[in-house]
Amino acid sequence: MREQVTGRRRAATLADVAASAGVSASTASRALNGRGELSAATRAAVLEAAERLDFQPSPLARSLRTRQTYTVGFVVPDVASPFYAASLKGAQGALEAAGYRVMLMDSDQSIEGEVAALRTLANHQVDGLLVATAGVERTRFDQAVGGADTPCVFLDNVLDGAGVGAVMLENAAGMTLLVDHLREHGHTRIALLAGPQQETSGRERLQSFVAAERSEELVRVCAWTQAAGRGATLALLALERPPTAVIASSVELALGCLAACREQGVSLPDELALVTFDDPDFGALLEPPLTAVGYDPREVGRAAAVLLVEAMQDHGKGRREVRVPITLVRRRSCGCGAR
Amino acid sequence: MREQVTGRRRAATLADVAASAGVSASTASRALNGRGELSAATRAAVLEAAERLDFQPSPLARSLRTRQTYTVGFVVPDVASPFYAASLKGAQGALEAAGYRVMLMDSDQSIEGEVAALRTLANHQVDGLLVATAGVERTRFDQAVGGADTPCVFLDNVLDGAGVGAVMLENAAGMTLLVDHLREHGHTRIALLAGPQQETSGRERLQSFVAAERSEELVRVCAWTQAAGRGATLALLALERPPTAVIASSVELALGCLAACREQGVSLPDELALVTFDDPDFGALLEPPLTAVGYDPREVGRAAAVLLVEAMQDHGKGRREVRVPITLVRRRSCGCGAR
DNA sequence: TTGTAAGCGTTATCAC
DNA sequence: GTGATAACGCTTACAA
Repeated sequence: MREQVTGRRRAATLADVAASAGVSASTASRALNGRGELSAATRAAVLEAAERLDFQPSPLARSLRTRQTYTVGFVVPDVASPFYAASLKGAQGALEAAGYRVMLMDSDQSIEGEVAALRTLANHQVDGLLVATAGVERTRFDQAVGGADTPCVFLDNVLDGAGVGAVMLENAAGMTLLVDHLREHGHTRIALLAGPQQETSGRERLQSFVAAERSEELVRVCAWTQAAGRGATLALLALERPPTAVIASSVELALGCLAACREQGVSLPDELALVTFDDPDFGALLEPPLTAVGYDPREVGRAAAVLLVEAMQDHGKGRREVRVPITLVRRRSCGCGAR
Repeated sequence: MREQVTGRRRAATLADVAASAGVSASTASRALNGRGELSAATRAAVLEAAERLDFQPSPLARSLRTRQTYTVGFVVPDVASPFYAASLKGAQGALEAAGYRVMLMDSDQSIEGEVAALRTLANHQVDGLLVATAGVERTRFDQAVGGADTPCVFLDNVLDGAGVGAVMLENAAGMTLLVDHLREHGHTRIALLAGPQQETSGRERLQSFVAAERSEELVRVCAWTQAAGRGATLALLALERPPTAVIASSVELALGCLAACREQGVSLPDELALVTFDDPDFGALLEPPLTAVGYDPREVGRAAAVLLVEAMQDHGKGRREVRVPITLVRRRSCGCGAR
């Protein structure tokens, strides 16, 4: 009743609620958390007081006491990348729905950055971790999170058998779809613009390609950049027997390929067919419209969050892996509907 | 010395350090924080003990006591959008460098979502707020953050004169650049695909356009989507006297315009010139390559973070506004180098 | 059913 | 200079 003097009264505390309801703090706590048995009358009184004072329990104090922060750390190599941004969105939605907050860290593609991020997060006692690793080794990872039992789910770029789960795309199926489609168009000399081999996606896509083609002759490993894709394509085009089709392992690579072709005046899809992993929303507006393997990037974040929440709630169950489905979207760059 | 029995020893606490150094907790605290005068010897002993035990102060306990969390809330309508994702990256970098963590909330373009986010954040006692508002009114905003004095910097979409600062793009200059360039190409019937008028960018861009053209005849207000851009363009094209050039207020709108033109078989830039705000990294690969006003989206996040950090550190200084510069990048869609 | 008291890991105010 | 001691706001044995 006091404290109404000025406009800015400090936020109500549990003690205030208790006092106002005429009970002890512990009783108030129990009433609010629905723990223990207590008379309907007191419970109601407490609830009413809490409502009236607009009581908001302090997460800080609660966490300090319970050792639960209801906060999840999200670590990615680069939030500005469309894929990670979308994953983040998916994860954030699912986590929030489950009552968790997300603390974001960007490792900036560096192992040092990732380790620092993990340490900070562990320090903050996050309840769980969602990480797209930049490539730490297992031991450094464990060390960074403090050998803690903090459950961790990896996404996209996975650390071997670590963590309580992992979410990846159906890389193998996607690559197979791409290769098969090109074959249906009659191609026999297919090149691959592959991604970095330290990364799960880069590795899996290349592996499936090689499994299908039984040759590495036309494989070119690139960084995930437009420039790398352009360079590799230029080299491919200069070959004595150039490929008649190329598969890009990501949009950036495909864009680079497109740029190279434009420079060299090779027309798609007549002189060279192009298909790619990742279906950007401007895919249909490129010239030619891009045939691609598409998927919902948010889904990988969401799925990872779901896995993590389960792990945080009931320990056990063991490690789980989920694959986010992909689909082939046919446009013109592969030769479909061409001529 | 004890506790080494098993691999998992709980993290060292200040008390452990103090004990190990043979001093009291308060002394240890002072040594670690460099507060108060104490003998060089004790300080060294404490530091050594802390190092040896790999002591990491608990942010939770510290925050509870000091009422400072070193955490900043970041609220955006949609993290998956390239612009916000980039802003986030910029902000995150600057904040981390200044010792702050970022807690991310996505309002999902809804006012309700934003209010909920703000409440949660206020509840967590964040030291500051970075928000691209979805459009709350001033009173609800103040109420949500609890009438608190938590400094807030707005970005992109700004709440009138609220908060300690705001960061926006040079919308007026950008629009002027676009209009002038089109005029140089001889255009006199220029249309504008405008953005939502509840949003700062949408509003400012439209205003500058009208200021330059002195007419709203060819202005079409759209949502920030490809579909809206397409629809509006179709309508424009069907006019008795259609425009000879169009300015899109964002990439999505430009993409929609492109799609509409393709459908109708109108060739760019001959039959219609197109220029746009936002220079996507695939801008050069579209057909025709897009002339656009570009800027560094990360910079808006970074600038906002800088403003916020200053506000959090020394209260005062008053409200400040910064504008992130833009530049015109000429490609073919405007008519440059055409024919 | 409810209250008392201890404690989570810090920092701040006092004495000594 | 350094050490008790009391918060910060909450939960949870343990008593009553």
